[in-house]
Amino acid sequence: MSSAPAERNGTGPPPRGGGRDAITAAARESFAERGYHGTSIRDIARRAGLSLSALYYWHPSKQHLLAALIEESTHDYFQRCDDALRGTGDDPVDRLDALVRVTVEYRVARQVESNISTLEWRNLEPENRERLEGLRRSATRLWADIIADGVARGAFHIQHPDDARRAIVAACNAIAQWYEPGGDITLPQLAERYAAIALRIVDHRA
Amino acid sequence: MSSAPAERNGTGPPPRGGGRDAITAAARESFAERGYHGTSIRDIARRAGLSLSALYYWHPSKQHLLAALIEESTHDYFQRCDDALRGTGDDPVDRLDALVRVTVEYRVARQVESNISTLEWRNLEPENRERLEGLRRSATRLWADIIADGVARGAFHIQHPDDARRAIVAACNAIAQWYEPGGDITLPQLAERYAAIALRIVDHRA
DNA sequence: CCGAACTTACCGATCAATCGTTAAGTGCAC
DNA sequence: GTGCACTTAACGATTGATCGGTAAGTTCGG
Repeated sequence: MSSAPAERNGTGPPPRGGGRDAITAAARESFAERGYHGTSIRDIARRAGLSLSALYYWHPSKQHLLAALIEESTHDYFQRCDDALRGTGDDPVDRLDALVRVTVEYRVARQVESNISTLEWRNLEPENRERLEGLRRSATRLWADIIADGVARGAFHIQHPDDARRAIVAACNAIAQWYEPGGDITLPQLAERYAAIALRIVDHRA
Repeated sequence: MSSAPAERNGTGPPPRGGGRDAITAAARESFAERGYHGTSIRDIARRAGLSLSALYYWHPSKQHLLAALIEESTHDYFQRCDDALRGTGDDPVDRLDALVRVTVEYRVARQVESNISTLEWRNLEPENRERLEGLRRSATRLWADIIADGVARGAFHIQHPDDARRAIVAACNAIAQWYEPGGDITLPQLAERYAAIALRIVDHRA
């Protein structure tokens, strides 16, 4: 497969170190496959090749495992959005194009976390959910501001900007649910196509 | 809230009959709120105002409860699609318009079941899932055929019909996740707007 | 260069609580 | 007095979490 200390074959002492990453990866896969409540912490430990207790050595609870996963990937999305929009002028067409592209790329690059975030969001305990709800709202504002600006400047010709925004976001987000990494459609193609779809949704006319 | 024998208030004899409906309704609400694995059959029974075993008198298992729920609402969607398309000519513009409208209406009318179907689909046991997968595929074909016909007839001007289809379906399906029944946007308005969005996605030109 | 003190990274056993499911019994309508 | 619509009580299995223990690795005074 890959790097240094992998592949246990039964002989020799069990490997030390890397437990934290192994557990995080196992949790990610398990949550993605069976969902939060469908996954037991024993599933995760087994998958990581560690004991149940090792999980509690690295993480205080099952809930923390989910929250950390969602939180990290959400912040990653925001970082990507900021980076993309910072390198773009103030033309709403360019900005919408950039935001769609970065969203499509994110849904593919972090497909597993995307699906976990959308499907398991409701299983976050209130404390964790509330902490992230602010981020979610600013994501909505990111889209809404660009679309509103495009309408104001006469680049987009829609009566209902909120519906356009929801349609674009829903279409982009759904990519994580059907995209197959090994398929014959490449990421740049996909980004290109969805950017075009988004511009049609906001009724952009050149 | 509504019909005949509801609202227990502690006094009087326990109500007889209606147990089946009470359990189905309770399961629907519980699955919607906490998800399949997040819901215990004790939650459902408590909500229905019945004992745990009454649930097993009416349904053979928790899994059956979920499968029946999804199956019934999926068939309902197909019935509505058939009815709507039967009353429509062969113009792909009219047919896409009709299919979008019926889908939007369904997502609002059966909002709870819509969300359960999408979120809990993966928790169906293989036997149940396979039985429904055929329906799901024919839904995809319904959309794909209309769009392909529109492209062939020169009504829709898109290069990638699959992406358009996925975008439209994703946008319609997402309605169930954000729509608020008490809100200020009516169902006819919503259907109208989404029909317009869909026609823009397929690049319809009059 | 040594060994005591301490930390890191785990394991096995076990906890009370809850899970889905079942068996056996009860009250009421007809 | 029969059968439908339930109930109470219990089953073994599994759940998330905690316990004390321990083999390695690290630090550091002498």
